[in-house]
Amino acid sequence: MARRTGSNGAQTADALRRAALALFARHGYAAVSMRMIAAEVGVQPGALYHHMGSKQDLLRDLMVAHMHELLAAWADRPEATDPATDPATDPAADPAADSVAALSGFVRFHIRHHMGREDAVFISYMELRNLEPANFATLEALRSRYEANLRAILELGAARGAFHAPDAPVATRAIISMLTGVTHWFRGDGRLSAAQIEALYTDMTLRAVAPHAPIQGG
Amino acid sequence: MARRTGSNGAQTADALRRAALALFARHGYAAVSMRMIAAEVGVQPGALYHHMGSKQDLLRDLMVAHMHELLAAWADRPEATDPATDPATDPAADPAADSVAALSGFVRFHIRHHMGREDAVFISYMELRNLEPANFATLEALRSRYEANLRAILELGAARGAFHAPDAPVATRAIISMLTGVTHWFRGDGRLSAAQIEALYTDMTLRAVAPHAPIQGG
DNA sequence: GTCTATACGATGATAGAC
DNA sequence: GTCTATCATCGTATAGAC
Repeated sequence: MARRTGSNGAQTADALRRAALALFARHGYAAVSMRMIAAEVGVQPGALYHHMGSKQDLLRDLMVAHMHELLAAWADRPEATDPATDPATDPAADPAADSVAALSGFVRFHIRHHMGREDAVFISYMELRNLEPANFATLEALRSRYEANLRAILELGAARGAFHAPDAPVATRAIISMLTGVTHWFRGDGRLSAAQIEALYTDMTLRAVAPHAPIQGG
Repeated sequence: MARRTGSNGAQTADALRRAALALFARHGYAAVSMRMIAAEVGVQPGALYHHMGSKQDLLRDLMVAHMHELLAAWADRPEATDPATDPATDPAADPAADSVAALSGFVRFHIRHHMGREDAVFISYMELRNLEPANFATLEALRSRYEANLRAILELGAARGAFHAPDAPVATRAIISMLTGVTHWFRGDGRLSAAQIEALYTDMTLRAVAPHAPIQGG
C-alpha cells in the first residue's frame, strides 16, 4: 500500500509538528533525529519531507508559531480589547493604580499563557543557538517585540512615580526571567495550583518595583 | 612523531575540558562532536579517550565540577568564614537587619560567582536533559543543596518578620531564576558595569520580599 | 501522500604502531 | 600520550514506485 488507510496530509503534518515539539523539548533539537519524529507519528522518514523543508525549517516554524501565538494572545487579551470603564482604573483618575493594574495584568497574562505550553517555551529560549543566523534574527525581533510591552509598562509607571524601576531594561529582563522560570519546575499535580502560583508571582513582581524603600543593609 | 614536542598529559586534559566547556555552551552537547573538541585543542580524535571515559562522562564531570566550585565558593565566602562583629549586623541585636544582610549577601555572591562563568552556568541548566539518569540525579542533588541556602535565608527572615515570603520554596526558585537570568544577556562591554547590575538586582530582590504591602490593584 | 530503498557524510569509540 | 586507520552505526535528505 502506498498510503495508510485513513491517513490525511493535514493531520499528518500537524501530528509531525506536535511530535517534533515534544521531542525537541525533551531531548533537544540536535539530539532528535528525523527518524525519531517519523517513528513517533508512525510514518517512514522519507515521508517527512512532504510536510516540511528541512529540520532547520521545522525548528524555525515551531518557534515562530509560538511567538506569533504569544503576541496575538497579548493583543487579544480582555484588558486590551475591552477597555475598563471602572473609574478606579481610569488612567486619568488614578495613574498609579492604572500602572499597577497594567503590571499585574502582564504578570497574570505571562504566567497563564506560558503554563500548559512548557514545551514551546522551553524550545523558544533553549534552541535559539541552533537557529541559523537569519532565523535567529527573526526570532530575536519577535522576542524583543514582546519584551517591549513589559518595558513600556515599567517606564510609564516609573515616570508616574507608581514604580521604583531605576533601570527599566534590566527590570524587564529580570521580571521575565523570574516569570518564565515557573515553567521549569511547575507541574499541575504539585503542591500549589496554577492560581496560587500566579498570585505569588504577581505579589513578588509588584513588590520588586514598589516605590517603597526596602530596609537597606549588609 | 608519536607525541608533539612540549605536549603534556595534564595540560592536554585541561585544555580539552576548557574546549569542551566552550563548545558545549555555544552549540549544545548533542551538536558538538568529539572531533570538534579534538580539533580545537589540536589533537587527533583518538587521543581524547586517554583523558576521559566517554562523551557522557565528560559532560557529567564538567557539570559536577561547576557545582562543587559553586558550593565551595559559598562555604568559603568572607561572610561565612569571618563572622561580622559589627553590632549593626549582630543577629542578637537586630535580627531583621541580619536577615537583610544575609539576603543581599546571597544576591551579591550569586551574581559575582556566575558572572564570568557564563559557559558553565549555561551548560549546567541547559544540558541537564542530556545527562543519563544516574548523572542527572547527582546534579539535582547538588543543585538542591545550593538552593537550600537561599531558602534557609528566606525562611529565617520570614519567621523573624524581616521578609514577606508567604511561600519560601517558590520565592527561592523565583529569585534564583531572576538572578541567573543575568548570565543570558550580560556582556562586560555593555551599557552597565557588573557592579551596577549587582546593585540593581540586590535592590529588586530585597524589594520583592520586603515586608511592606505594595499597592494592590488590577 | 506515503512507501521502499538508498546516497553519502559524520558520529562515538577502539586497535595497534611508535 | 599521541598518532593513523578503521568499525559499525546513525545522520539528513532524495528518488522513484504506487
